[in-house]
Amino acid sequence: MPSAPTIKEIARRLNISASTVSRALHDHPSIGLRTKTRVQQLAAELNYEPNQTAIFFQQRKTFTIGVILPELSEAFFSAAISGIEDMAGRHQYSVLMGQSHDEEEREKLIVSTMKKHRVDGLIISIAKNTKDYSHFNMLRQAGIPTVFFDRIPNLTDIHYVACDMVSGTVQAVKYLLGKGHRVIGMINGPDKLLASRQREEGYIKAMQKHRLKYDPTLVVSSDLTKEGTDKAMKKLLSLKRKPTAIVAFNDYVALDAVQFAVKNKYKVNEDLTFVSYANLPMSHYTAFPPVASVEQFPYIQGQRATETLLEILTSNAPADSPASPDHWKKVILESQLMIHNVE
Amino acid sequence: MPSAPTIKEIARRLNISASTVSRALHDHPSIGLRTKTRVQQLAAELNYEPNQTAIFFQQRKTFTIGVILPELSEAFFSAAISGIEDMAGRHQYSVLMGQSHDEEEREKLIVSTMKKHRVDGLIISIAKNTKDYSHFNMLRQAGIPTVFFDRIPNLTDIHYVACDMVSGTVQAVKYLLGKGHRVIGMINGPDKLLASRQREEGYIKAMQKHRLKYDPTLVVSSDLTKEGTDKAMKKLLSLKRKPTAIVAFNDYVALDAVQFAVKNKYKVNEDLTFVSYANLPMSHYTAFPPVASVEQFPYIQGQRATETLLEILTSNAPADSPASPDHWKKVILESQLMIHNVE
DNA sequence: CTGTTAGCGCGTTCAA
DNA sequence: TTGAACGCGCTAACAG
Repeated sequence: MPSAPTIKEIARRLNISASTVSRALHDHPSIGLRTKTRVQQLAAELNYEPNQTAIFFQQRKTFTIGVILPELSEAFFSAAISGIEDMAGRHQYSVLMGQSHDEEEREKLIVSTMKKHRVDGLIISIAKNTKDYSHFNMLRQAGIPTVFFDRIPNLTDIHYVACDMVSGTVQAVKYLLGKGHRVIGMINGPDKLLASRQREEGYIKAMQKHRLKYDPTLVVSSDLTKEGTDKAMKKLLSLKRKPTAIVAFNDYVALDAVQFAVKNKYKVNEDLTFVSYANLPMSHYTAFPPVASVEQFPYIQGQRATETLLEILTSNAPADSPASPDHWKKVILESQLMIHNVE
Repeated sequence: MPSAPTIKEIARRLNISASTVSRALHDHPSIGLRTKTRVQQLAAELNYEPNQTAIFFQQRKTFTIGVILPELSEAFFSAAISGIEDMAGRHQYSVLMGQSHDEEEREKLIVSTMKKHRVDGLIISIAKNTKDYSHFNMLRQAGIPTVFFDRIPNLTDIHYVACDMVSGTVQAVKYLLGKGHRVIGMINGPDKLLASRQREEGYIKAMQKHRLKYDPTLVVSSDLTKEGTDKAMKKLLSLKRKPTAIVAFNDYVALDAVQFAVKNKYKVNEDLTFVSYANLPMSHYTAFPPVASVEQFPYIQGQRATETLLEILTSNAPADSPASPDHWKKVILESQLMIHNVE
């Protein structure tokens, strides 16, 4: 098997110089039509293909963006990466993928691999238990632009894309109020999560707008395990003011909560109505899908994160000019309540 | 910001040659301890990191494997890519990812991108409508080893990993027979799919083993859309020998079939029992999950495909020695029936 | 219009 | 034990 033809080889065969070949292949204006066609013809004949690794090497650019996600098997992230890939592909970038499986150590390992591979930029949704941000600092030091999305480290000087849950939560609670519910419970996530704080904020805001008093005992928190959710449900359902509707932290929590309700002889959609946050397309097929859910548009988040990164990459900035106030791009999408047709 | 330090830079500072630095960094035996430590110390100080792209370039190896899948949002494939990534990572390979979205054109585009990026090898599950295999031939011609998995082109001279559905189907039908069912329907996929033929084969085999006669009218096929499945259900339920159990092509079909049954007043798990093939972890949460499903072990398929590819990559063969009879690796896993605890 | 030269960062001879 | 020189494939600055 003859190894892949190079510019040199073409030059040799045509008795011209390598640079002439290079220019001919790039349609450089200063090349004679005759040589140009001769070169291009031979190139086609030999199935010449430029060695990208050589180009990457000398251009100091790989046209690759690294993507680090917690878990692809979560529908949210697989949708997100589709958005990333589509947008990246549209701009001739490829995607180097890594899953942290929500482990800080793995995340760090992947970051270092990505750095080794000289990705042009990085899109990251951080692992749940990542506390130490040293690897992100390394990236900055290495001059690799990074855009975070959805799961964002608690830092100010970063680029990120996120979806604001407040608006969607307000809509959700309003929707339930509109349906006549007056006592609305919320199963929230761990307090330290921004996502949890936003949900609570939305809840309170909606109540205030309706001039209803905010009862903190109606907002309980789950550690997001089945057990945690069961405990939360128990707490809610043992209140004197028992809720007739519940806003669940996400679809997984909603599923567990519904199961708990069913097991305890509650009639879902009669005694107890559920609203959730969209993670699972399949939740429509479940026994009792939530009547509505707050959509976070993962595909779009992925797209926007990629756009943002590409913007940074092409604005060939000196990698660090935090002088300008709008240096750190922060894109915030609004979540939105989607009402399902429960038949 | 000082651009990344190079071997040359270290050499300059230490007044030694670049090759000495290179050797010192690689613990080459012929380097004096003194110079070695001096070099390594300075390297550490400067945060020296070898430029992988330069190494890739001259080694003609990128330590990257390309993965082309139809659709990451299908749980099957996201599990598979986890297997791929884990196994690849264990061997210091990274994963360049591309989704064909089941479109032949996109698949071809991705193949060519992957080739450009000089991936060391490729793992592919082909798009549904891919009929033309020219891009795979290009890969062979380019000397890029490719392992197919699950969705495999109809070619003999390829490496592949697949899961045999016959065994699982036999188990499924046997299971239903054991539960007392005598008339068992099957909603199969399009005839041209190997997957469909294997399911039918398993069905027939199981019937024969039980000395029951095979009634072809009990095996209908769906184009896998909701409408196709509805039609298939109608056909099955209008038979004189009406089935009391149905084996569905996959979880999506099963979901649609169950919905159809419910809508038509059949009592699922009483009048009609469903068995399926596992695609969706969430199917457990549905109103009427299948009582059992045939597992295809996507994670393991991904792992095995990667192992196979790595084997090829490391057995630095001349890329084409189809002389040996076992040149084309064919790994076949057995599917397996998993019985669910329906409460 | 075309050729020559240099250099990207590294590993690897070959020579000292 | 070390250094000098070369090449990997390509682009670009400079020189005709």
